[in-house]
Amino acid sequence: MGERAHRPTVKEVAQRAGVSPMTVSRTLSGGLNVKPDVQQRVLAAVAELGYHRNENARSIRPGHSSGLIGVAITNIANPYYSTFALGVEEEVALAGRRILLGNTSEDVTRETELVGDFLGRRVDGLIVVPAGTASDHLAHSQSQGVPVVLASRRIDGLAADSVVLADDDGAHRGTIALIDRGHTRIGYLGNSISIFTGERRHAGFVRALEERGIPLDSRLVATDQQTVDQAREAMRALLRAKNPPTAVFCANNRNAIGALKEISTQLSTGLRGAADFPEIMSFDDFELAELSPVPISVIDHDPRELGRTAARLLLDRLDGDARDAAPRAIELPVSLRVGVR
Amino acid sequence: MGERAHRPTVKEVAQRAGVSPMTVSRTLSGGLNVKPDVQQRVLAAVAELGYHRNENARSIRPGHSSGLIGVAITNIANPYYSTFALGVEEEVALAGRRILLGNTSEDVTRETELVGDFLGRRVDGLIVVPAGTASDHLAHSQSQGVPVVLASRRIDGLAADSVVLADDDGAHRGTIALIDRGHTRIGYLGNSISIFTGERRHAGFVRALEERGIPLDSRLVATDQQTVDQAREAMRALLRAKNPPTAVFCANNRNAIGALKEISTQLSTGLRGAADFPEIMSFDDFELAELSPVPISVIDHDPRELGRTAARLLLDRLDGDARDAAPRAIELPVSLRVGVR
DNA sequence: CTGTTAGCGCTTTCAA
DNA sequence: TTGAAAGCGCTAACAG
Repeated sequence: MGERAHRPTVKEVAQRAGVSPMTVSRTLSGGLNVKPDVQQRVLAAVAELGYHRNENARSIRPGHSSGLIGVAITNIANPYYSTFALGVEEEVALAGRRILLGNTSEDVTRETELVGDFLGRRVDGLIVVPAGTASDHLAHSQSQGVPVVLASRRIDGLAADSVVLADDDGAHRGTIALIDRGHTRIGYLGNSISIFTGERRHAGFVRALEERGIPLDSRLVATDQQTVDQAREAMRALLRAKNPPTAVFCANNRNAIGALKEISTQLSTGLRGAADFPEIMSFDDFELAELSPVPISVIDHDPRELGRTAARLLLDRLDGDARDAAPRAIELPVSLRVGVR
Repeated sequence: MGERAHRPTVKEVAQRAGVSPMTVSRTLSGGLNVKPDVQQRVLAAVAELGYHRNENARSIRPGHSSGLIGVAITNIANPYYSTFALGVEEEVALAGRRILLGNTSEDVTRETELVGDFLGRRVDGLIVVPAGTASDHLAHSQSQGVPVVLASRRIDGLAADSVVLADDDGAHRGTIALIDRGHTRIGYLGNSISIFTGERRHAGFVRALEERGIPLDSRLVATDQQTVDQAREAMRALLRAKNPPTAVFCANNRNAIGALKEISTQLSTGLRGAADFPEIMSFDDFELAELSPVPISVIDHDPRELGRTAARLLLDRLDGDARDAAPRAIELPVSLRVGVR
């Protein structure tokens, strides 16, 4: 297996076709100024040898690029981010490019290493869901002519293109909807306030309460759940409170899913009925939300489109006419779907 | 932004440190035979210039490799595959390598293009969830010394390492469990029989029925659903049957989720109760399975471990002592969890 | 229309 | 311990 570990080169193709390497190169680059019959011979040799141009060798030549886009994501196993990655891949593939994917696990150190590695591999650009607020590594990338697009989260002080969701607006509308449904004790489950989306969604939530003159009860607010299990535990605590919430705002799918799991578990004891549990508002739609035992509403958006948009911002800057444009900040709208169940 | 689009080279670092490029190279490769104080100067210059070794240039030198692993997946947005990808990424990163990710959308043509592109980028190896039974492009990769690991699905006639799940055994045990629970009319929702997993899971299902002397009613078998929506429609058809099944075996998460969505929709009309719907057996666990309105059991396994195993098979062949080993076929066990809900 | 030369960034000789 | 030369695979630029 893999005994004959040989990768043919231009020279060998040239020899086999009885031409010079340049003729091979020209043929493979469109065949300009190469006689048709010669092209035939070259292509035949290519096929026979199973030749593939060495893109790495090509990319070191002046003017050529690697055709690689570095993508750093915090958690590829989260459906939100994997769908995002799909969008990026699709759009980037249309431009004949490929993605180098790295998972940061919300770890800035890892993100920094990853970016360094990507630069070493001469990526044409970077699409990053930043794990924190550190931006030196990204500014550094830009300073070397490798543009950066931030997705889902922005970083203060970094002049880079970005696509994010209408976090504040969505959270605000979702919370208002809960209030309009008569709730005054509303819990909050979210990711850390130190994270861009966490901060903005929390702000939208708080703003809605203030507008409606509902006092914020900090005992009903939990903001450091990154995983479903953590969210579940936080939900358990909320439900144990002396005066538990009648509705819970969940700032992302991890938290909404954790909340539902906890409700489901408690329901299965049979001690209480579904009506005894708070209804849910989830920022992020997710599969099977409609199976919720309690009423659930969703602040919906399209992570795939988020990925496509991020890719387009980058490609425009690379190939299009946005090369020297000022940083563009896009905010994708979200839509509120009340009573998914 | 990106005005000063300059990537420093060894030469510039060398100049700045007052040494030759070779000394820089040596320093960066561990510093063997370079005086400590000279190393200091070099590293200082590297830091000041923000230099990153050009991996593409390095990789064209004899003996050097790209450190890239090509990963071709059928649908990265499917949580099963995205978790698989996470496992691959993690394991590969431990070996200092990076993944080039491509989505095939179950399209063999796209897969072939992708593999060609990967070879052009001089990947060290390939991890593929094959979209079909075509193997020429993969055999070709092997013939050029680029090993291939098949994941989740094998290809007849291709001598390559592989990790798959115990599809037949899992489906068999799941079906037997349904029969033991008293079911004799069991529906089947699956992906195409022409797909490796589809064929094997279907076979396990059929085998169980045969063993227990239950006749196979082909009107209860639907095997071409690739998406949740298709699965939903197929489920609707099953439920409309004159003599509908009392249990449905779902060969993967797409089909199980589609089935549950359909049940959920029909329940919401209030015309029938949960007891009127078949119980579910799902090959693949998935988030919120426990919210199912009908009893559900799960044939569980670990896609992340599948990814890790695929990566390890490949790395062993690249770096380890499996370089010339015969193809290794691993089958990961699955576990049956009856009555998740 | 085709080939020769030169050099991209790097590192393995080989010499000092 | 350091450097000079040479060449990896490829393709602009310049002949012819």
